[in-house]
Amino acid sequence: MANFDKITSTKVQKGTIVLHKGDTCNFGYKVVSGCLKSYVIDKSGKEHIVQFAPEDWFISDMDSFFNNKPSNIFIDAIEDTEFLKIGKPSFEDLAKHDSNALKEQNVKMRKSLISLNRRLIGLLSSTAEERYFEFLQTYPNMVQRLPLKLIASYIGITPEYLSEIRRKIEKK
Amino acid sequence: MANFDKITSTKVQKGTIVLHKGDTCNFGYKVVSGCLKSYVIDKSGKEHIVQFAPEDWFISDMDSFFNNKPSNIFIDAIEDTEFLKIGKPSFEDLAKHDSNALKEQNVKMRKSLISLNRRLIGLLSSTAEERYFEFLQTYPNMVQRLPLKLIASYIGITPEYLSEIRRKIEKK
DNA sequence: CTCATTTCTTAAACTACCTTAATTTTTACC
DNA sequence: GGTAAAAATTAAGGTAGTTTAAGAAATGAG
Repeated sequence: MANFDKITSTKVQKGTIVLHKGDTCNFGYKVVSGCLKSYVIDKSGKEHIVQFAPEDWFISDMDSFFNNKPSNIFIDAIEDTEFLKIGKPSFEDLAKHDSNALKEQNVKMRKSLISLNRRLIGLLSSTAEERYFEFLQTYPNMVQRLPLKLIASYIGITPEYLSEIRRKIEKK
Repeated sequence: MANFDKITSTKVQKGTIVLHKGDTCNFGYKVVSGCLKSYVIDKSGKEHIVQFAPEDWFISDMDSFFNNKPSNIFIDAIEDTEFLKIGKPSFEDLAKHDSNALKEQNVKMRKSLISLNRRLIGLLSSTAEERYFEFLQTYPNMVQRLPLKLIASYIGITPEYLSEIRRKIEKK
């Protein structure tokens, strides 16, 4: 292992924008406490959440990070959050000289790929209610911490409709 | 480079099932000619296409392959297809001894990540018609080769509705 | 070439989910 | 503790996409 010096710890307040769309993403973020979210904004101005990153999750714009291009996503703090910033130089240096680091990168990407795939399949084949249950499994205990609005955005429906779904579930 | 012996070329006829759901996926498939598709079947028996793999594309069930568990997807030949089977031992040996191979893996996964991300965002924020245009960009020239039915499955709508969309587009 | 099978098209009725808007509840701040 | 702002609920009406079904076109096997 090497280059620990390039990994720094940061604290930000709720609401802070950690990565701006259009900027190059020079870091990977590993959350220590609190929660980050990544999201896109579509043509009609609507926000779509790609990922939540509570404690121990890793979040980044891989495309921007690895290919050095402007990011398509935003990353903000949903709560007061502490995270580790893992800089690109350390990543790349590691990758050049240290094949273990390359392997770690690969493992991380694999995990992202697998979870993205799961989500894709959910969107293709499940109803909104089923996706809500999938969300509950993917992010256990987060229901209590996340506003309904953000959960709705994550599963791809309006807050109004999620509200209706919850009512229906409770009646059972 | 090493372990060429473990990479074998295979030809299969249209309709052949290359990977069965429930079996462990012991290979990555690199298509030389023809086309493969990967898909899931949901509770109601409907097929949802995850990926097409025409010439030069790579296809596999990463989750099954790397984590040694039963696959959730099927992979079949849409056309008579020739592909390279890259076995797990050679993958791992390469990873151990050949850092170029590791890097190649890395690059491949990045590409997959990027395209998966695009698709996810499309499903969250675009209409069926927009997703159809995105499909046309992702798989140029494949419209002519793929039956409408499969394209509809890929973009997440019924064949009937894709038929309607095409009619609407032509009227313009 | 011909019959059978699969694929595609069209259209009408239906449903999951959205939009708008008004009301209530919760959160945040001086 | 009160008031403003944000979040959540509810309900009515609307639309994108589905279902069902029937006919037309294309594909494939003998």
